[in-house]
Amino acid sequence: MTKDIPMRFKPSEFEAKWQKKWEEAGTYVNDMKKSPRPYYNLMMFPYPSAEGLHVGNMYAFTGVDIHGRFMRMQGFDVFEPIGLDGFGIHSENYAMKVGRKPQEHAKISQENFYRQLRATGNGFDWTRTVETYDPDYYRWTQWLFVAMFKHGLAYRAKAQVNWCPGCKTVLADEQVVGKKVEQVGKVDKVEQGSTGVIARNEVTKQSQEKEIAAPSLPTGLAMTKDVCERCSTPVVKKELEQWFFRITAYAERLLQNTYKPIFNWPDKVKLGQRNWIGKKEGININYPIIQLSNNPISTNKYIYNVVVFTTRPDTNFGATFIVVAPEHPIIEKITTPEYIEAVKAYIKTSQNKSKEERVTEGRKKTGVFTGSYAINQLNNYKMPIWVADFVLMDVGTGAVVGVPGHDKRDFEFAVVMNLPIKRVVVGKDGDTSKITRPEQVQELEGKMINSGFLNGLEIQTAISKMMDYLEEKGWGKRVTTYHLRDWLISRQRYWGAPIPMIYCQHCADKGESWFSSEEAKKMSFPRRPKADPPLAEKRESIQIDPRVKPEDDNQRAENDNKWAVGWWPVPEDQLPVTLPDVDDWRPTGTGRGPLAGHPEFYKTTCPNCGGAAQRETDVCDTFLDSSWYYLRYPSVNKKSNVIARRNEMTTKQSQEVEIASPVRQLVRNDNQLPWDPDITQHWFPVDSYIGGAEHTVLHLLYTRFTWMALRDWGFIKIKYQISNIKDKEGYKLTDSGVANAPQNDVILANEVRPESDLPWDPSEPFKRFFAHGLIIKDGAKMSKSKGNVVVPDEYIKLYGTDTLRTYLMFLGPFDGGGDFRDSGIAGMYRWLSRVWRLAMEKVPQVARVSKVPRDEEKTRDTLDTRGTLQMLHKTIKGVTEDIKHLHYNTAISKLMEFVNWWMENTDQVDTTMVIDFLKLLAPFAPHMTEELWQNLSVSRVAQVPQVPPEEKARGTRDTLDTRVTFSSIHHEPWPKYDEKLLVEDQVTIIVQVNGKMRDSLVLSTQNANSQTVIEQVARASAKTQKWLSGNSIKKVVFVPAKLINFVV
RNA sequence: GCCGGGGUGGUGGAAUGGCAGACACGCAGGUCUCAAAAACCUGUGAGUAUAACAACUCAUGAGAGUUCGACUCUCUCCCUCGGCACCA
Repeated sequence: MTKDIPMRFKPSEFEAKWQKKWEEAGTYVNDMKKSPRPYYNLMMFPYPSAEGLHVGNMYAFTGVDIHGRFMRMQGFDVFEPIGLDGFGIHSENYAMKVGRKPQEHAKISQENFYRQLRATGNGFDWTRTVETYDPDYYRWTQWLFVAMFKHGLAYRAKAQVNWCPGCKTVLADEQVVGKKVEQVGKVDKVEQGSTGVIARNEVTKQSQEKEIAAPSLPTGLAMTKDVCERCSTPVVKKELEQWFFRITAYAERLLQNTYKPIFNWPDKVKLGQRNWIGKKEGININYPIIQLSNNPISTNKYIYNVVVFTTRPDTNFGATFIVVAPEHPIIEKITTPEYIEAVKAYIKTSQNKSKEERVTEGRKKTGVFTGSYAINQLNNYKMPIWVADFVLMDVGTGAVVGVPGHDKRDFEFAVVMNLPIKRVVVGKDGDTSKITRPEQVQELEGKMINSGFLNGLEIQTAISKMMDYLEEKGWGKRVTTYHLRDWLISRQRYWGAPIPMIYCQHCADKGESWFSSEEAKKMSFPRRPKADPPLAEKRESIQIDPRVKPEDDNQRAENDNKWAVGWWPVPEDQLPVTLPDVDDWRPTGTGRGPLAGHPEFYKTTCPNCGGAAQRETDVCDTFLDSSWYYLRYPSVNKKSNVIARRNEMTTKQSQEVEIASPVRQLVRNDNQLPWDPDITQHWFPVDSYIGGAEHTVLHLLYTRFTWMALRDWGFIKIKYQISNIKDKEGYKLTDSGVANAPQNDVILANEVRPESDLPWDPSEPFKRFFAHGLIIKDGAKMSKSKGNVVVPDEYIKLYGTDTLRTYLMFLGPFDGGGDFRDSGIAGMYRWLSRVWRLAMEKVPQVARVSKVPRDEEKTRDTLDTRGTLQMLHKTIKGVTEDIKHLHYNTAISKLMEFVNWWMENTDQVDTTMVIDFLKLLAPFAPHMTEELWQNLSVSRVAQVPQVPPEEKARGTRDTLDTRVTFSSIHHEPWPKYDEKLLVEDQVTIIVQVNGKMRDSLVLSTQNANSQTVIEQVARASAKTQKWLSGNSIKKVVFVPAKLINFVV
């Protein structure tokens, strides 16, 4: 070896070079319409936060990229896009902090992020990035809003909403998080970092240290505050008119899909989604109300009734009172004169309390009597109706039936208010005595007593029997309730897509809205899917006489649209409604967005009557932007030089191959959709989606909802690619470790098959979702305010991207995450250096000049390489399996084991083995393996056969990509292993006595299954003898080729 | 309170019924060197024991159970992390 060979591993000398080369050559760019084996490898796009890309982001992206590179080497056309989720409160808050306009900040952070992202060495398709604040993008976000509106899924309603005084905007339920608060003197400190809140929370220095005035609390009582997930400011409730998406209409489908066996998601995330949807099956029971002061009991007449939701009607014989929420509309109707003052006072106090005060103070129950009674028709028991603030208006029907004997909360209330307690359930302990202590409150199990026709039944049986009975009598109706609420879209902020709606007073005066237009009447599909009745409807039902028939679905649909009077969507061809560049963009705190101060923005003309009208001035929630971004990527065409060149090459072919797709017939014009239907049907659903588990209920639920809606409306059609071989990943690894997808799946793809044939669920956007772990630092998520941000840049400068990538993946299992520490990164650098040196020794000095292999490289057969080959093939098998299951840390350790072997047997590892090894390492360390591979195989490149004519005609990747000029290791086929080579000559048999290892025997493989031989050898061994002598053997356990155990 | 994940050397972790601690980090000693760095080699769970080897015992949060055999399966408990929560 002479000195001029770069024996030293210096990543800085080649990493940037390859990044540039890959991008120029389009190594990771596909022909979006024709790639024969599309594989959509999606990762969650980052929001460009204050601190730039940190190692936590890099950890996630690297893990996804390794999967993509692996799949590419399996022969798939891997599409791996990236973009920026740059709209929204988060970016705006940061812009505010640094005193820049959001759009200026966006420009700066975009540049910085994309620079950092390029340095990660990921196989991104840089010709198709998506930025949510790009008018070309949010034009379609607005289009989606309009589509939701036209399909009856977007509506405007007055509601109690979460208001963040810090961010000066409303928040969706999902964006409000609980945080524990301990009392510290007269003020409370919001604990930071104590919960997972911090994981998705960027806390500013100010808010972190801000002391929040708290209600006086009993000393030592901790409580949970509802705070804004962005800034940790406690949220308050405000009554505002807002836009909502009717996600509740999809609650059942969103739930049911998670139970399908092909729903390939982590159990943890599935459960999270199910819990959030929170389906409960119960019954609404009607109780007629009597007012003692006005009506003698004997008349048994009622004007009003109260509806109560319960999941436990079995205990209804034990009901002794009713409690309604202070906001309940029935209160003013039924409160008797002598109680009016007290009730009014109580309601006023509770209105002044925040939710958390009510919750906390509610533990010592308070309440007032209304003077009215409800009749339990089961036993004609007269139940006093109380008002108490532990009952929440937005849960169930806002009224509960008190069964103090069998509900802890009801028990507490009954004790405080001195209400009767009846026992109707006997538990396992057989206690039938009077219930006087909380421990006696039997909630979950037991048999019914004192309950008429239910006596003796187990509670489960009693529940359904009681429901049957109540329905039969017409006293109740089974209902299903969900915890999921409709998605609040409006934000009183600036940095978002303006909500594309127009309000026209003239049309409103005439009672007109878009729903009365010709266009609306032409829409044939139901405008309003059946759904759980929204809150407002539930409240109304409380006052409806049960004898009045409920409205039918059509009637309801019409009623549903009453709110819309005067509202018109911005016509699609006028989108986008551009966000104007204004100076007073900061949030106002008045309950209206900054755009409300700009007549030049909101003054417009009515799309219907042409008269003066006003635009909506609120903007969309960021989660709307990110709910569909993955649909946009494949259809974005940034027209880079590469693409332009390719298009020239392929124009002719694509014209020839053009076929009429069913989607085209449905949609008149591609310009009406955010995507090219041909491309979309080629790439969807997404093959693999990998992202953080912290998005369990937010992003993922919205995304699934959006997909389902778009598909229902016919905007997305999927081409069902049925291959002969299918497993849940849609491909299968053969024994030799190479993907064996049939060549003809392109043809089969034109065949329309029933959905039930599919190995995945087309009603879901992702064939699988995988949640990676979160990298934290010093126990908290990295954030600038915490001063714990670890930026990859320094490490990349010091050790190179490959080292950092491999190091991050070696830290632990990919779904685990963990606390970042850099103590071992130098070790990873040393290991890659070792690989570099060892491989470099195989680069023949002569060959590097003449491109002809040295003779000694041909002499492989003369060396004793069998052991080495076996080692290599074991490694191929292990690494292949591990990467396939995203077990990157163990894959790397197997590569290390091979290198350890290699160090000890340098002369037995030849060039072809080195090349195979480099391919296994390539997904982890893409740059150095490319560099080495180019050096080692430069002579092979010249021999790459020209693309055969028939392939050229098909227009597959080989024609289009840069193979002719540049062949990348990342397009090489994954190494195969030979099962025959894995068979060992010898096996080690463990000898145990009483289950303890006492000896091990090395035997030839042919004897491995013979108990007779092994037992004989084992008994003869001196070590074993020591333990056997003097004992009689009671039993011999033999596991072929593994162990023999003597029981004495 | 309910639901879910987890608890293995000084550290990250490996092993899914069959040799506990793979692979690394760290640490200690050594080779090379005038010296250092780099590189390479050796050792490294705790203990008993030994001049050294050998050998043995104990160890996967605690305790029980199933089994010839348990980090792995079952039960009880403890701790920890995450989610939900006066949800009727």
